[in-house]
Amino acid sequence: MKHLLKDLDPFTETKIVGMYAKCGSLEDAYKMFDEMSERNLYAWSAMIGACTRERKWDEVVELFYLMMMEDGIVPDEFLFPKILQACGNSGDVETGRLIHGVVIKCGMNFQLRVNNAILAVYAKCGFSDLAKRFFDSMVLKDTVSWNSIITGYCQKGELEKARRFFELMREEGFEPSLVTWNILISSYSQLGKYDVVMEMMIEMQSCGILPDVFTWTCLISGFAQFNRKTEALECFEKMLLARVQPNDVTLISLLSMYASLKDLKKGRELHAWALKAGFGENLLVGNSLVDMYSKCAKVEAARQVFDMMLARDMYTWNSMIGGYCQAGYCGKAHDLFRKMRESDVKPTVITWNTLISGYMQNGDDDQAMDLFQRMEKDGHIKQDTASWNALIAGYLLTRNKDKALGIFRQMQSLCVKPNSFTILSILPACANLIAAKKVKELHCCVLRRNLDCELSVANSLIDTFAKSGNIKYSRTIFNSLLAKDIITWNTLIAGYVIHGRAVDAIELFNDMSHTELKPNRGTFVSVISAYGLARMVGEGNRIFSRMIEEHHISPCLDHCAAMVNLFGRSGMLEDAVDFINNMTIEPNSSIWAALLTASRVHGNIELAVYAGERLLELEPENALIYQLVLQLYALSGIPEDSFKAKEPRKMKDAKECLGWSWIEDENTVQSFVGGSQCQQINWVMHSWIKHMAPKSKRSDLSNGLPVEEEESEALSGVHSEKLAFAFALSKSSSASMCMRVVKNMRMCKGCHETAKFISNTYRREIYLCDSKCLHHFRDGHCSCNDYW
DNA sequence: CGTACCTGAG
Repeated sequence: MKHLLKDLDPFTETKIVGMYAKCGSLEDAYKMFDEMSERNLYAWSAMIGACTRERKWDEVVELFYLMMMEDGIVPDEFLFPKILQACGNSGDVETGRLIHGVVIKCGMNFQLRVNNAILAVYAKCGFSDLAKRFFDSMVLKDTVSWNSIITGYCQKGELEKARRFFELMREEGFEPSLVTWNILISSYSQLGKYDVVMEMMIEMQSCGILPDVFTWTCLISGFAQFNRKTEALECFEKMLLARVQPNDVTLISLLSMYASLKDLKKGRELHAWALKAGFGENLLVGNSLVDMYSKCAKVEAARQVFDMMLARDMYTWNSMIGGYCQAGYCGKAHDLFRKMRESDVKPTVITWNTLISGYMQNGDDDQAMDLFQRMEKDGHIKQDTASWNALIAGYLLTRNKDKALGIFRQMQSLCVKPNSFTILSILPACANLIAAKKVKELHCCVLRRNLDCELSVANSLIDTFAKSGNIKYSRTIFNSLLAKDIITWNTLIAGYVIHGRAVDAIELFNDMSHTELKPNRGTFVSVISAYGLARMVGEGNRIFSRMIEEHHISPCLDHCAAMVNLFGRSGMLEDAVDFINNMTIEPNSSIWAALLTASRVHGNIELAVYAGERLLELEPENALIYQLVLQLYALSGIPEDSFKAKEPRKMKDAKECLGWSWIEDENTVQSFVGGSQCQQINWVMHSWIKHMAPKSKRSDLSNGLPVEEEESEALSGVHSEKLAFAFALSKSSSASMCMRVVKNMRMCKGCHETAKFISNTYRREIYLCDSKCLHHFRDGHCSCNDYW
């Protein structure tokens, strides 16, 4: 290959380079091109054409700048559109504007082809106003110009405007072409507006225009986007019936749908079809197949396709590496990664992130961290937000909240911008009472980055604020939203239920019925719970029936547990038992736990024993339940040796059966363990706690049965939450400060009384989340209405 | 010149 061009005249040189660019590999063409003694417009055009064929838009733009700067050659009316096409496809509006200026300067601004290409850049890049102004300034227009301006409005989602220009176009005497119809059909299809699409299909054909491969592929990819399998396949069949040959894009639209649905059977069928139809050597189809098999957990099949492929690009490698990671074979993924680095396709930021995420998901954070650090040094690729997100999501998966939050902090200190993925993974980690401050910080971060316009982020904030004890903020965000989905409503309704605010929850449910949104399973769980809180058994029963009959939702375990609570709160224990006996699904532990709470609060010890035994059957390993059943036996006089259950697993750590409480204090978390002498609390407070400790005897039925923690503090020492209360009171005297405490076990009745007392005497609001419920104490009352 | 487009975080 070397010096192939030696001693040739410029004309022959150009011809040879042109041939290589057209038929050979891009790499070879570059080699020849660099050897040329004199590079003229045609040589540059050949190179740019070669890059265009391989969709290397950035390289096209780079070649353009080199051509202008190094050789001082200005493109002609054929080359300008090629470069502009690259600008449009890579979103490079800057270069587009620059070319716009050059075109005016060299008097080419009357060339329709060139003007259309400039217009297309503005339209594709979403600058519809700029496009409109340019369009208006064009003296000569054709159908292509109209198509571009319509594309511009479609790109920005302004379909009504696009439609208006479509009409205007006809009025001005330009008949919409097949492409024009395709542009509109495609846009409506991507938005899932299938009724409009079908109307347009009919109208188009009545104009004598038959759908082509683009039209059908637009339809198929529109259905595929929303995982509408049957419709997509139907279109594919109709297309074949109409004798329109599908192309690679048609196939990859379907394959990517089967991949995301993990429909291996259909995927295989299409694979076979593709081979028969002669797509066996197609790069894009191959890539989609590797991805499909990877997502369907068939890595061997994916690898087979991978190995058979004649050419591979970054998609091929990334999909295969991702497949190995997904399957848990990080080692194999890493081997392939090494091979990729030796190949002519270099790892991209996605490759590195895929591998980092793979190691994190498989619990190897050392390897992941190593790669994270090496990607910049060895790979010359800067970590992006997704790289950081991979670490955060990984740590959260292994319940390593502190590490995840640490990474998040580091990310912020290095000024890496968090995106909605970051926020959506970090927020749930802060959905507790001792992270209230952190949640407010995150909210600020969301506002700064304008992430609140994403509904999923807003929904998550509503949820997190509720769980961190700031339901007011949840409401504020809810009210500020212009568009709400069913999740938005469900989240706030559930938030009110958590806070014991039944009336607000029910009111909100009624508000929702005035929208066009239909309540779903989750909505009904919350609403039944709300009626339970309000002790409106009749209403609760009615909504349960309406759910089944009017909304055709079959009750699941969560609905049933809510129903048991509904009866239980109102003391209708027989109804609760009847309900359980008539359940069509097998009760789980949350059903029996609900019955246990009901019988405990209402003092029915036999029923409590019954529920406790069922609970133990389902969770024989659970030492806390074991202990509880023993206590119940003692209270009801059943001899302990009649205990049929086998010994539960031993507590690994004494910590597990101790009562712990946590409170947030100046950005750190203070922990308290029951019965300890607390150094953080001064002696005045300590004596105050002792004074506060109720002089209750060992609990009896009227006092509620003990569940987890020994009620008598004379035996076990002062409970942890009291230490936390004392600490909080001694830290600040401001009554405006509310206390937020998290506790690992269910509160005992005595501490519950103490909290009520403090909330009244010291005018302090207290939020306390125990293992059963969120208590909100104010003015001597608790939001749980003494039922928990 | 204008239309469909495969890989990574929820």
